[in-house]
Amino acid sequence: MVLAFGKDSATSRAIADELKENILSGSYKPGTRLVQDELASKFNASRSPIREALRMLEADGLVAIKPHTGAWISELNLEEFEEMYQIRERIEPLMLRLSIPHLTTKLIKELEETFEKLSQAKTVEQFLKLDRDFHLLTYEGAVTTFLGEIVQRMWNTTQPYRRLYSKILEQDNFNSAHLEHTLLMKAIKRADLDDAERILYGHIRRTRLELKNNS
Amino acid sequence: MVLAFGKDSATSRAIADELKENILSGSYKPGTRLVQDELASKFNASRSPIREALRMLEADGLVAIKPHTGAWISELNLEEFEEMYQIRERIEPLMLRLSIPHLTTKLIKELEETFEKLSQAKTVEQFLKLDRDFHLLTYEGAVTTFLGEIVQRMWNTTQPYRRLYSKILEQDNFNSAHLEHTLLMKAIKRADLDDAERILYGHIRRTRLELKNNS
DNA sequence: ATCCCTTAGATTGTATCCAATTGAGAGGGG
DNA sequence: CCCCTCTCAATTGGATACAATCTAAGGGAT
Repeated sequence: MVLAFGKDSATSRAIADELKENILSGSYKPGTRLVQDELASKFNASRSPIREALRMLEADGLVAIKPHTGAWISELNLEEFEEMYQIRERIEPLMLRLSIPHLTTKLIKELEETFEKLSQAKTVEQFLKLDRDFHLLTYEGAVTTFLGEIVQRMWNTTQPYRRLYSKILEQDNFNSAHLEHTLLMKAIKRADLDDAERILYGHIRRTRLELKNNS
Repeated sequence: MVLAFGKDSATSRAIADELKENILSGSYKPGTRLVQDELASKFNASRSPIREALRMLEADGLVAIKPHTGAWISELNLEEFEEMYQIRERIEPLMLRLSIPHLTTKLIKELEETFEKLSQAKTVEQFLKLDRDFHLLTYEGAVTTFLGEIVQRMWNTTQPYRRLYSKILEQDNFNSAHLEHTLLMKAIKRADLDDAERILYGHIRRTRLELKNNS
């Protein structure tokens, strides 16, 4: 077996993780067809674990499987992208609320560093990465069973599109984002749950609306 | 093959659906171990489709798979149950908002009939079924790609527990529920999105808190 | 008696073989 | 010229065979 994987994970899990990486990083573009035999030889495995891996990715929303036909990397249209943002608007403030009370000083320090870097991001590429890091860090304190999964899935499946759609967004979007991030950072530091929730809600909502209005 | 299934679905999908039915109806209780060989002979199939079915159910949150060890029907503790309710509080009002504008008169009629039956429900068993029917009907107008999936999953995985935890709830819960359902019904009929959202939010939230306070 | 190590059985994970389905293209009829 | 049908290659789905892993029971040493 070629892959290095932790003791607990089976090959199928390892393959799923590897594929996920490839999809999220953009190596595989949305719409690409995934042929089981090709994947099998690529990963030096048989088709059995490949098929299970595809099922897992289907569960994550990363690939779509049509019976007897094949598997493709999921594509999102603008409407679906917006739907994801609507869901995020509602659940991420909750995630944040559950997180803030459990943020350690170490995490807050890390968060501030990320915030600083994000403030000085020059390229879109940098911004996208740091923005993701920043927001997911703010959720790090939350101990959840399902919510974290859902949030992660939202970020994952929208990932290849944030880059794409970021061209739609006006320059002003990044300015507004910076101001909102600043406010969010302050609210988190004083552990103001209601305010943090409201700011985050507005942050996601505004992005969604700008997307809608400029496309 | 024993199962009757639509032309498009593969056996694995059919098995997954059948198993899901069994779990949701309570035939299989949470914590039950699922042995692949047993399922295979029960469904007159080999283990291949069984394994894929289990992966799908894992995705639905209905079973938990531990590598090299086995699959069990998911168990929820009270905390996880509450987390689900917290998520529901946030996303179901959105689902409702997206649904109401597209509710046809036919759907509203059906909704009113269900509401009537629900008002006269005598046993807990009746109440649980009609309550589910009622709420899911209110969402019927929403055309979504992901949100509907998530909502359905929430209802599915909490299903075996609603029965269980309903004993915790005071008699007053059912009275309050009735009043809230009445208000919700009215708000839907006059297409008052904000009010409908608020009522539903309160409805779910109150149930969660009663659960917490009485256990 | 208790702890640890070994070992056997059961069960899951993977590979391979065969069957079923799809979809594209060739060929014939309208 | 279009469309319908039939056939065939490619690919997925399912069954079976084999390997890897976990769990629990039993034996030996301390």
